[in-house]
Amino acid sequence: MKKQKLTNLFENFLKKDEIFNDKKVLQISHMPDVVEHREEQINQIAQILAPSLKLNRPSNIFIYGKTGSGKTLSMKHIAQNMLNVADKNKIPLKIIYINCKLKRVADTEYRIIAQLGRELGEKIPNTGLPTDEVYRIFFDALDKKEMLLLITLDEIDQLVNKAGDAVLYNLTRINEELKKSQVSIIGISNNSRFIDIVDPRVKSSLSEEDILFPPYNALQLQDILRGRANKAFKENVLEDGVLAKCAAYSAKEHGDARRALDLLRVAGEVSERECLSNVQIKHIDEAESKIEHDRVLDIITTQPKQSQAALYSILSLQSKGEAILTGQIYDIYKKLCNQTGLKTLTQRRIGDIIAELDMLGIINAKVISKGRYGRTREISLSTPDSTNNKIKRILEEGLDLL
DNA sequence: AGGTATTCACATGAAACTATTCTCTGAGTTAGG
DNA sequence: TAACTCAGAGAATAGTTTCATGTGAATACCTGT
Repeated sequence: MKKQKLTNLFENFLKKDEIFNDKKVLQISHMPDVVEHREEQINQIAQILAPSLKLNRPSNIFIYGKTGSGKTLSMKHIAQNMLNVADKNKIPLKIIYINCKLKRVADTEYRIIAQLGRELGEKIPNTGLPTDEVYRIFFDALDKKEMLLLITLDEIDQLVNKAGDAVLYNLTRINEELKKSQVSIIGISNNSRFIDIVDPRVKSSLSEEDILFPPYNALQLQDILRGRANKAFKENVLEDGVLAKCAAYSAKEHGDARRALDLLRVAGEVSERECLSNVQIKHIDEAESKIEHDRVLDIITTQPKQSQAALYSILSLQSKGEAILTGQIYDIYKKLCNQTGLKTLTQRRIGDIIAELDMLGIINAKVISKGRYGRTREISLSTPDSTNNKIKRILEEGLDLL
């Protein structure tokens, strides 16, 4: 009996090929041959960067636009082309791409410079060295031979609000010291306001040129989706209107192409799991809630114990129906710590943890003033009840309750 | 009634501290010549 | 004497704690009518 089931499962698995042709195409990491609807921006950037092929230092560039508007993709596209040309003509051009958001890789001053040094072939330890020393290693490596270096710093805003703008300041000034080589910086950011919070000196040198990536509209999204879907799916798998709906959904959310692609891919996976041979419109709705559901669950399981405990406290208060306040959470949390032997943190810290959970979109927390009765955060859950139960179970497991 | 001052219950900020991970350095030790 | 070992100093970093200051509006308290 069981054996039979298993056989079925595998049989079905083989049939699954009916939908996807090449799922990789729908992944964000996939590089298409052409970047659609970004010709203008790409041209602008290419024109600014072109002098680097003659070893003239191009202006620094600041690129901004909402998530999923093709900034990173366009930049990588350009970089690839430039490197091809440089390679063919033996031009000592180097383009380094660093994503400043990557935790424990490139989110501090030390790590950025260390990463740059490593790209130039130096061996730099993760810790133990003074930051100055790392600067020196990078600098020496750079000036050893003549070259032009383009440093692409993605999510540069994350870097600045975590580690300050000292790195940028140093990097923008490094040309004054270099004898043989030259450096240009390309900063990519999600929010345009970021540039206003940095040191004015950094600001003026970083944004010698500004490029704005506007969000895609629904039609453009549809084009993009169509292009990728043709490769990713088998023929006639997509029901009419699927792409349109996908595009419309994401256009509403500030035209995020990444989201649109995710949506389409997951919709495909959903119908695949149901062993259907086509993707229907309803699958998109399912995909949307599945993505959200998975995202939340994923965040929660990877959250540290203390955050989990805080969240669990919120969940156990939530059933009472009334508004949840920071103080109440802290009370419950303290009891919970006693119960589980977890170290009790200060209220200050728990306050921060609550703010973090809010940032992650797991809960809604807004600061309200209750007049005479103080000021606090009012917290509510942002997930549906069905998910909450699951969350609770996960947390109980994670916290060794029960 | 209308205006001001208080007051609550945290929020928010900054600095300092703790613990961990890692390098570098130099003293002490070992093994071979 | 060269090579090796190992402890201690010094760094970077994440996660906290400690201390200090901020804050929005419901109430308490006046004031003059």
